[in-house]
Amino acid sequence: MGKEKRNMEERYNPADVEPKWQAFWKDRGLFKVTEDPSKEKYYLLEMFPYPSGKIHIGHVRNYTIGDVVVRYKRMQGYNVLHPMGWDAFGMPAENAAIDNNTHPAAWTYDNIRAMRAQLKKMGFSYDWDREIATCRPEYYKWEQWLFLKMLENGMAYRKESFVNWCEKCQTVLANEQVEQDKCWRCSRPVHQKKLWQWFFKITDFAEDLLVYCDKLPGWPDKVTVMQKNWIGKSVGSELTFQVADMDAEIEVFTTRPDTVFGATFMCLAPEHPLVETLCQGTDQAKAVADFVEKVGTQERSLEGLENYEKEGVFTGRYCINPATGEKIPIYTANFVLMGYGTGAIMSVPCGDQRDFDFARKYGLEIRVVVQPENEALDPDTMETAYTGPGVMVNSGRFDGMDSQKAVDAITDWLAEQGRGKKAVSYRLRDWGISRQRYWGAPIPVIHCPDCGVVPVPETDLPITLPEDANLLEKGGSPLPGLDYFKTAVCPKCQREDARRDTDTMDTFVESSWYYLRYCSPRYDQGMFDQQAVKYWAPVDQYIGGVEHAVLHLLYSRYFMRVLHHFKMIDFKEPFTRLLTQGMVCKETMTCPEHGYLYPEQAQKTKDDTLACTLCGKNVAVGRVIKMSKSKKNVVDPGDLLEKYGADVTRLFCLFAAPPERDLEWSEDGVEGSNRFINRVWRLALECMEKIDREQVLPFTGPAGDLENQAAKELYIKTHQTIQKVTADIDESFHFNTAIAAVMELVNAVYTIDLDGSDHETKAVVLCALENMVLLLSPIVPHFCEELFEKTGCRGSVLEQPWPVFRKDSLETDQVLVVVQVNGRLRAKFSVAAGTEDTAIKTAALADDRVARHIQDKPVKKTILVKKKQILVNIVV
RNA sequence: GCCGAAGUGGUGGAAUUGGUAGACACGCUAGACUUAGGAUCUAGUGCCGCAAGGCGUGGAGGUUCAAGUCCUCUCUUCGGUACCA
Repeated sequence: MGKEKRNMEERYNPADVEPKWQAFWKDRGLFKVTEDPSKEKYYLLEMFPYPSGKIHIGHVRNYTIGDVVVRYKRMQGYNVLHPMGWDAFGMPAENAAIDNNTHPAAWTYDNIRAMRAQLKKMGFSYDWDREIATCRPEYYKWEQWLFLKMLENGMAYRKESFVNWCEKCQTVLANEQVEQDKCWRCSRPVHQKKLWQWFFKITDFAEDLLVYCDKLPGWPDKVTVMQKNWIGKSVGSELTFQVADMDAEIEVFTTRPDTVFGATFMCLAPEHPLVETLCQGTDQAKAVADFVEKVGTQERSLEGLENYEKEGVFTGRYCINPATGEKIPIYTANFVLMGYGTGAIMSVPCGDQRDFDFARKYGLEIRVVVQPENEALDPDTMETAYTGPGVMVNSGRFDGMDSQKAVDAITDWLAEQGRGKKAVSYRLRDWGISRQRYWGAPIPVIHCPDCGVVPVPETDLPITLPEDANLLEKGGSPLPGLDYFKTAVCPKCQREDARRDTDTMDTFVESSWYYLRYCSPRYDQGMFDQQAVKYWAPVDQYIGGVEHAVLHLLYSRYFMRVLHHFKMIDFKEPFTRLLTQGMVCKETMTCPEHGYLYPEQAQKTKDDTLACTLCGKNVAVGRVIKMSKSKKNVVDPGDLLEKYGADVTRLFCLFAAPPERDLEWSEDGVEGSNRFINRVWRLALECMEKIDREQVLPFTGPAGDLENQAAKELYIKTHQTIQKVTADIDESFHFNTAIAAVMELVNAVYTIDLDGSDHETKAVVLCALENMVLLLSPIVPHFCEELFEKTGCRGSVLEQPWPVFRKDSLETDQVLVVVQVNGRLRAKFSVAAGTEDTAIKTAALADDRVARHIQDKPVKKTILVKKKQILVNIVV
């Protein structure tokens, strides 16, 4: 009986300890925060999850990283805001509802409940009082409110735009519902359909968003570079081409106005508004109409683009090249995009590969206007376009000029004639926010047969999404079929047959401002309480997956500009520092019969291959890729949690790799983390048995006061560890090396034999132990609380100040000297700190091994470097 | 194609400003304690070699007393983007 009890104590038992401290934290309200002007604030946020049902390893990793920093900052005395909530709108809820014959709302709320419980089990230090779910009317009411404000200020507008449409299902498909150009439900080809949709004018802020990419020092370069590319600014000119024999002009955007003399034809995007007018009355009308129709149904998918032939047809009309005055044919071509520039290009086959290919295909003139210095290009024999800079030819008065100078010169010249101007073009397009879907925030407008689009009066907000609508088998939105939702009275003319907009907003709208809502989550007078936001925002540290590098992060930056424009906030950048954690990856496994398999569905056989547990066939091991449900290469953190507890799970996730690195999942190391936890556990309990706390206080003085050499070294090691762990957590988030440093300290304490040791040693061991617990507490908080209590302390480690290292106790008396001969390591020895350089050199030369390598060669030079160790390099 | 990141033992990963390559772990080997060990402890573990020694950070050059780290070229992998005029 006695022995059994002792055995229990010898191991850390998460099943008892973890719930105990979770309850303790909760009862004491340790994670609740309010604005406190006397304390410095720190707002740490992890990207909120979509409530898919279960947390996955990626969440565990993400939230553990954040929680460590939060607990560390709290111990440093910051007033820390650390909220959690749910990105609760979105399509998976609709799909799941159809598949399981339930309702998106019910499914979502169930999932939230399950995931909240899991997060609580992990011991994350959230202020749960601030929890929000974006599918709640109290939340999206304010999003609708902002939409109205943007509409009023011309920042939201409506235009016709294309969506993926399935004719069979009569529904709009999101991009991810289109699989290899086919509808995911019925496998019929998908085509583009034009619908009226709402847009946010993010392009108004393109330049500002771009400029500020360089003012985000706390962001990884990789992310700002991706955003810059996404915004895609290019500087060039807009030139005007008069259509021959017609009262019309065509604007083109070009980055190469220097080549305008070589523009021998023009191409318009098939959707260009002039295409239809141009061909009218020419014998090309039919050909053009057929072509436009064909391109419209052509799928512009990724694979499609690879072998996408450049095609076009003549519109039957010509325009005048403003530089040469010549008539050039106007084509419409499938490679010209309506969404970029003006949707029309001047084609210069000698200077652009696409135009070159097109000209060769249709027998159009190629005229060389820029050629490399000292080389004449022959249009009849050249095989590729020349796109580099060079000397101008065939360009009238500009002949002989450097082409880069001609860029401005020609633009100015054309500008004088009113035929051109400098222009900037962005790749970024306005943000289309209409979704023809059900599970989202309704767009608060009413369509009246007389008044047109009428905003819903602010007093009528929120426009509540009916949570009881029955979903359609085919996957479309039920809203257009719900009369009680759809019919509305026109707020302007009171006509009773007006129609409510049945589209909902893109879910990226919710995630663009949720972090402000957390500052005052129950505020009912507006989106947020400006005072609270003034105190907490912006987010000091944001943590999430790199997959959101562009959309979510760019939309959020845009939203802050909108709010700033409305003077609702006084900053423009939402996230001061950003950490993009790496993905958690795992190999996929496929069975010839059952397709992708979950890891537990593949079992090792005798001959070391894997067999499917369903059919016994050989399992093929695929590439290591990001964990995803569809590939089934997922690991349920619930199992780990069950077996090892939250702290070991947290420790393992952090120790496996630095946060920004991708992590190939393998549980081989979990045992090691478990072992470490128990090693510390035993060490602490054993020390407590051997050290009488009534008699001994932890040593806190300078290392120089210690007489016992071993104790002194341990004491120095302790302070070195504090320094290292603090730097690793604070500066680089490299928790793996922080943990390794503590492991070294633990190993060092293990070498000390406490039986019969002196008082000094005990005091130093106690100091090491106490610091160990404090340093580990952000990482393995339950474990450390328990040890803190077991070592005779009261209260919570959370309320302890973070340890501070003593500058006077970081260096040992003995310094290692490494000796190289011609750059190769030959000997090592220690000297007392402060030994003269000459004495070190003499000692180095006297070393046997060194002497053997020098032999009788003359010593040319001796280099001595004093860093963390002393290095002597003898050159012979 | 373009942009970005990364390549270090059997494995995950360490190495301020160039200064002991492989910290800390996993795994493995041997031993100890045990009725037992998948607990724990001790020792060993980059590769070749009996040793002296040699070779080693994707590859090839270079700079330097000294290169994982800096320069040039190159290969591979991953991520982003894709007719952007």
